[in-house]
Amino acid sequence: MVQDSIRILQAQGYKATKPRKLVLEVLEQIEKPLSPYDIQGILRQRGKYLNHVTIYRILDLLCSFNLAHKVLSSGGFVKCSLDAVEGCHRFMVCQDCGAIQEFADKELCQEENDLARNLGFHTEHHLSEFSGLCSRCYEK
Amino acid sequence: MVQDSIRILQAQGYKATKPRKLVLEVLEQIEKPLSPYDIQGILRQRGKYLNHVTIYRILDLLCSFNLAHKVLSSGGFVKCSLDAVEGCHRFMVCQDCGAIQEFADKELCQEENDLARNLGFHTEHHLSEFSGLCSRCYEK
DNA sequence: GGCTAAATGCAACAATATTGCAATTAGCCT
DNA sequence: AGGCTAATTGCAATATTGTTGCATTTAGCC
Repeated sequence: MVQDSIRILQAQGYKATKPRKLVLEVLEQIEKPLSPYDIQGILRQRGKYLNHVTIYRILDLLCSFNLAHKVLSSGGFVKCSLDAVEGCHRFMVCQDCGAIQEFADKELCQEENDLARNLGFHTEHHLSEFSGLCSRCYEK
Repeated sequence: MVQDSIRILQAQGYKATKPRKLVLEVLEQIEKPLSPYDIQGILRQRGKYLNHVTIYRILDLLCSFNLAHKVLSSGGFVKCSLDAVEGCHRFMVCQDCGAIQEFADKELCQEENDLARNLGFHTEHHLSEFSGLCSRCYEK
């Protein structure tokens, strides 16, 4: 829910503004990675206007609290669908329909850390994105 | 070696041009992710000029044969340091010095595929990048 | 309703990336 | 070695993505 994210921001001293709600709404409704300009376009279709700079700033803010993530393989942003999980947030992006699914797995992170550690590397953060076919598109 | 990459390109019918060798040289000497414009700057310092479009095209070509990779967390390109391994190519990028190390692990890929499969997703490709500290920077 | 800090809009610009077409060059053939 | 031709590169223009400083507006508070 948009309201949940807004409350988290408020708890940190950030205001519950109309632009922030609009961006969160779009991210929540369209579960695919969206660029700031995509978001601007969708809002424009709905008769709303936000400056792209504003959208960039809102996405930065959301990402800084893990309320959204940037999906690097597509460059778009998605609303975070996990809360209070252990392990880094991973994404599965469908090549066909673009739909995105998020998950986390503590053990997998640990294994990755161990593997890296054996190569002398001390991991602090993982980036992990899978591309392939979601179940719906795989059926076809 | 630059020459090895060049031979692979030639085997595919691509020419062994001076610009291709120059880009490969830079990637091989500087083992950090470099943007096309970084590469252009380095070459300029050496008194060589390449148009940035040319560099983009060369990097695209190298990536299409896995002779180079784009590191998405930094947006730069690196020369591939593995050959004929099984499993996707993963990167460990040092937050301090920017140095990059590449590795692959077939079992890790398999585990990732299995995890995704349990969530209904059929993985075709992994993106996996770690950030943290290389051994040298960790000592400090 | 008015006040003030926070947030947004605006304008300009920087960085990154792509396209079409003209000029050049590598590899091949004498 | 010199010429031929397709492949490659350079150039110019443009698209896309992202950032900065400052004026204007607004949310949250009294």
